[in-house]
Amino acid sequence: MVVAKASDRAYETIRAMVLSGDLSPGEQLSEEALAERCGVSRTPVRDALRRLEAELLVRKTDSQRSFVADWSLGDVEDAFELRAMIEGYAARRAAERMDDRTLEQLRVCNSEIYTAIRGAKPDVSKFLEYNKKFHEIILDAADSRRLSSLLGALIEQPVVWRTAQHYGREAFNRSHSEHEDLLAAFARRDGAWAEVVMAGHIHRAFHAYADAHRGLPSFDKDAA
Amino acid sequence: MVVAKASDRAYETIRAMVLSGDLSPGEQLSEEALAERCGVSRTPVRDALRRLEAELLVRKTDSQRSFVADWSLGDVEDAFELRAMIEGYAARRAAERMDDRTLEQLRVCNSEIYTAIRGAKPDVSKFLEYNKKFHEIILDAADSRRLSSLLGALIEQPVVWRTAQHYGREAFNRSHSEHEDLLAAFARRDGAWAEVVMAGHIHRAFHAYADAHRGLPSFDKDAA
DNA sequence: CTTGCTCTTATTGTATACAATTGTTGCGAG
DNA sequence: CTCGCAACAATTGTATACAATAAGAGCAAG
Repeated sequence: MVVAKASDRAYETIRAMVLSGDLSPGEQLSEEALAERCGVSRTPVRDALRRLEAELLVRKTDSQRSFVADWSLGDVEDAFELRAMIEGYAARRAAERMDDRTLEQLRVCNSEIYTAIRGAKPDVSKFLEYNKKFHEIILDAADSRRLSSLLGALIEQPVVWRTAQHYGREAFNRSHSEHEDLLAAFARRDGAWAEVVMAGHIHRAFHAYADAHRGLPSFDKDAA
Repeated sequence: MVVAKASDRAYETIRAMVLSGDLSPGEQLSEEALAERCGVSRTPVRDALRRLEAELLVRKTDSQRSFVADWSLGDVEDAFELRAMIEGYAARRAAERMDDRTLEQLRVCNSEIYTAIRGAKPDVSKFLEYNKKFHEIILDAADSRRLSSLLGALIEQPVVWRTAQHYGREAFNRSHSEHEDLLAAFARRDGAWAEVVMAGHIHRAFHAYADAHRGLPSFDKDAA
């Protein structure tokens, strides 16, 4: 075996191309063309496309042709609001089920975030990595397969990924400090607190995104 | 071609077998065996299994073998709570976007529900049909693809289907009357009201399910 | 021109063969 | 007896060929 299954490779490859913008929104995706680019046959590509469709990174027309999904600002806001709701719920559950070991993991994780952003030039990719990990630990602690499954369709949209690229120092600090609030709520097993902090955290992230998008025309070549 | 694509047929067939209990929870699903039972090849079966997995009716082990998902009461409660949250949000959006034509459709729909349950012997399948339609109209009015996509994974679990089988007259009446409340909220375009009514509606449905499944509310051996 | 049609072409859907992986069974050594 | 391991069986993963379908192009009639 090389490294992973062909279908995983196809999934990762196509996903990366979508997220990086290598494939532009609205562009048609031909299974055969993708198969060639991924170096696998159409079968695993079909598999990958189905997964990506479930994550709404790819959408299919009535006649089953695949396209890269394109999101309006309204769609994005909608997605963030759903995420705020669902991830808030996850935080509540996590708080109610929190144990000391998990709490410690979260603390370590947020420390890493701090070291990533405190320097003169924030390490964005390290921030993203540990931010992701932080949220994953919480999701895991919420202990609901259904929740994990639903959130999979909401987190890591193209949009979420790019948002942090526009963060200023203050936005990074805010993010870190909101995480500290979450830790406090978890430490006290206060589900209601954790829920509202998390919801606020996500809402703030949306506005960071929205501001960046409106303020930086170069971000998108055909931004109105 | 017979009526639909083979993969749809496989999906419907397997899904029906899972929902009807023809395939018991925890049972292993072999692609080949299913292919034979559905009269198609493994390819569309794989497709169908992936869809069912996304709906969490089927789960896969670490080594990719498929099994019929089995849900604990806690899992079910979790699913209902998520549904309450998300469908509540849908109701809010729907209320904010409601137009008179849609409102009229909902009224007609709830009238049909009334005629289905007012007789001596309630017509359960008609109730289910129009109840489903009622909720679908609302979801549609909420006008969010992401929302529709998420709810797809939550509604029509085995559990939801069977719940109404245990409804008594009062439960049917309650359901109908909660729908009337929703109509009132929609008529006034009151999103906040619609949201809480819908959330309560779903929560009540969960307790109807839970009571029916436990048999007797507090004296059942399994309840402990 | 535009409309509507057919023929062509691009794309997806399905079946099947085979490869890779995982689970299982039975045998032998300790 | 049971533990480990090897051969086998069952199952899933991938490639490929072909069938079915939908999009597009070209052409003819109005």
